[in-house]
Amino acid sequence: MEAHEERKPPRRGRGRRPAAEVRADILAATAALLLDEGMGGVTIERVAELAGASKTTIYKWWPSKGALALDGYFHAVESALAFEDTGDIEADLTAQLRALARLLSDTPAGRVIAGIIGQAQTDPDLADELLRHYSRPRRDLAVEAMRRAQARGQLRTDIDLDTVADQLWGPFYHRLLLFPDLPITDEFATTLTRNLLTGIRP
Amino acid sequence: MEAHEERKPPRRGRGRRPAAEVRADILAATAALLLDEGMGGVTIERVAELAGASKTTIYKWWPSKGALALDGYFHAVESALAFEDTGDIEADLTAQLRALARLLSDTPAGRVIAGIIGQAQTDPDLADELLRHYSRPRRDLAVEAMRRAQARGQLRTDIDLDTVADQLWGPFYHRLLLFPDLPITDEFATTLTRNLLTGIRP
DNA sequence: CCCTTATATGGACTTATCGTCCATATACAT
DNA sequence: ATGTATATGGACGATAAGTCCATATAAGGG
Repeated sequence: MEAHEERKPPRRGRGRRPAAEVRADILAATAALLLDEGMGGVTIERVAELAGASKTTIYKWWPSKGALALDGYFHAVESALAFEDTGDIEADLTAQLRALARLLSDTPAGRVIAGIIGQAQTDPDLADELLRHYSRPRRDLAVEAMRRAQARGQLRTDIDLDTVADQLWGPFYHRLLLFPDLPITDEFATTLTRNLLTGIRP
Repeated sequence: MEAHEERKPPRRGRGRRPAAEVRADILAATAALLLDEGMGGVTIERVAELAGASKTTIYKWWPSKGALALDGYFHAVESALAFEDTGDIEADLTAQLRALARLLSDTPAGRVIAGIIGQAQTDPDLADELLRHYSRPRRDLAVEAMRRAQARGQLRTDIDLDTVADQLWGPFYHRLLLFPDLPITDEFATTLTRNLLTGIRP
């Protein structure tokens, strides 16, 4: 974000530039476009122009627009991914879900990741990247935490934790992708855990 | 229905054709492309060619590629949408979820709807159509059925049914859109209802 | 310090698709 | 039969994805 005033002054014209510098410029430009206009506003040509790089260079490092966007997204929100394990599974799950709720509703990140997921549906390479770098790691963290909770006797041992993960995280993406008019609030996050732990039968 | 090349027996050349006939040809061509190659394979030009219609005509009736695809999708799977109310909410929910599980995993419909949802993330018009014609009606049916179940004393009355709907249907779309490698089985559908009704605490 | 090599650059080019426009042909209604 | 609504082929301009080439220059070894 604070790439030392890389507006246009240091235009060096043609020729080689330091690889790390160019890479950073491209990622910053991508992140800016993503947060500003979402996935729809990202084109390789606009990124190239904004970064002061050439399309050729971009294609040298990223195979597709989707891969670039995914990289740019993490470059912008690379945090809020930790999963605390305090020993109280309900508290830990709730905390994690509330953090996600805030990320998805208080920042443009929600629309950005929605656009990336959308794009992944028709771009197998991006789908693969997304799964390996985003979805799968997050899911694994949650399942492992719940497995430890099972060992501590806080969760039944006869339930399928993968399904539980879908019932806790699925609702966020359900609202994000299919019901953009429904809010994703802290209360929503809290209710998810409580419903599932306690059950909804009288 | 035939995914042949541009079938041209009734080629009438230029000039007006019966509106209903052209409309049906276009929808059939769209459905064929969708089921065959998914959303990525649908372009207005290919639909026009396959249907023996002109792009101009397509644009006259459908505002965008997304709207056309959505229409073609329903033209192809217009069934399996009913929601039975037998008086046993667990059985009714399970039946509904199992029907959806079969639709999403045993037919190409899963990839098709995934593609449409994906496209909707960068196409506001399509997002609106999708919500009004697909997502919202289905959700409303489920929530109403659960409300009746609350009145019958089969569900607690202090829970938010909207959240419950997200915890039952969200998991399907979570797997469909973010974890295409995970299966969507009958057992998965059954487990969702059981987990939520009974709770997962020991 | 110079020279070789790796690589970024501008810009042109090809291909694909969208969406629009027009003059013309023909089904449908009066 | 006659007039009107509407589908048709085809062309056009715009946007964007990717690719390619000759050239300029940073990095790094001698």
